[in-house]
Amino acid sequence: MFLGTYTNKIDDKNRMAVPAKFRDQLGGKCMLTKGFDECLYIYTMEDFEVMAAKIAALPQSDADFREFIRDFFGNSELCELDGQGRIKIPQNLREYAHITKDLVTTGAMNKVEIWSAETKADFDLAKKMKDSKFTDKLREFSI
Amino acid sequence: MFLGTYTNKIDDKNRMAVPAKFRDQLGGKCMLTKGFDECLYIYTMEDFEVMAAKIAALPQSDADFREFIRDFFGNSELCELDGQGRIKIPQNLREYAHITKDLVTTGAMNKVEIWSAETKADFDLAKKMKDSKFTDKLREFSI
DNA sequence: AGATTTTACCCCACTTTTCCCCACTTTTAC
DNA sequence: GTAAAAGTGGGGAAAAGTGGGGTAAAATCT
Repeated sequence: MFLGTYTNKIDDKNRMAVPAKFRDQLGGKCMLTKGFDECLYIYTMEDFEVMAAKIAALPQSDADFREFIRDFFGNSELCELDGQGRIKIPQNLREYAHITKDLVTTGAMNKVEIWSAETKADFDLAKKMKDSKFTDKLREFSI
Repeated sequence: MFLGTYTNKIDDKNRMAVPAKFRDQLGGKCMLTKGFDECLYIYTMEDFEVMAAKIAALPQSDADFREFIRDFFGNSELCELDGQGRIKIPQNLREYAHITKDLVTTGAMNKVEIWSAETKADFDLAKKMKDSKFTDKLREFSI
């Protein structure tokens, strides 16, 4: 289970250090994908396989499915951690997540989220604005 | 499994470098075909054989099938990678995909898609317009 | 058929990117 | 406070991407 929030930087070679706490669970490599809300996800190989198998089974005859398959696999990358526990983030994913320098990396149960620090700050601010609504929703689920 | 998105160029001799990550899976040669959505597909020899067998088995008595068979095989090409890992893209396929100079090559599970950069940009823009539908779909398959 | 032009393909050269490795700084643990 | 681990930066070799020359094969023309 991935837990906790970390701040880190991407360097000029587009490498990001995976927080040390997450490395053992990933076992030297991971799948980096496009996530919701303009952030990126890191999945374990196993979890990715499960998703990929479901998605690959969609009918190619449907244009929306084709787009979806293209978007999903085209924005997924197998990343091997280097000697220092870093992964390289490819251009298309950096652009999607507005990644330039400062990052926030946060564990989210079965995946790790990677945010541009700025995007995350904006997002958190926006969340505050609608916080009462959010609390109401939690109440529904008795949390 | 083909993954990731790459940008590349076609040169004056109509050659395109196949992204290095895809070469091992193709093993020196591949089948280049006309894809959906005004892009081209690269299949492994094995996957192409399977498809070709299915398509060849369609009843010739049906005019629509005859046309499809003609179109499919007429726009398929066996491509051998040269010493630098490039394939030559024939004229009919270049025209179909509006290929002139800049390309986007994207892995889509069992095939590789080759797009003219301009066509892909237009396509992606159109996709953004209907993004909510798309996001819902992703949500279905996310874990 | 022979000559000429075009196309294909092998090879070499240059530029850019990637990746491995080492070094330094900062944080964590004891 | 000291040692170890984590995070960050960068040099340099290797690989990937790109362009182009030269020769052989194919197509076209006369």
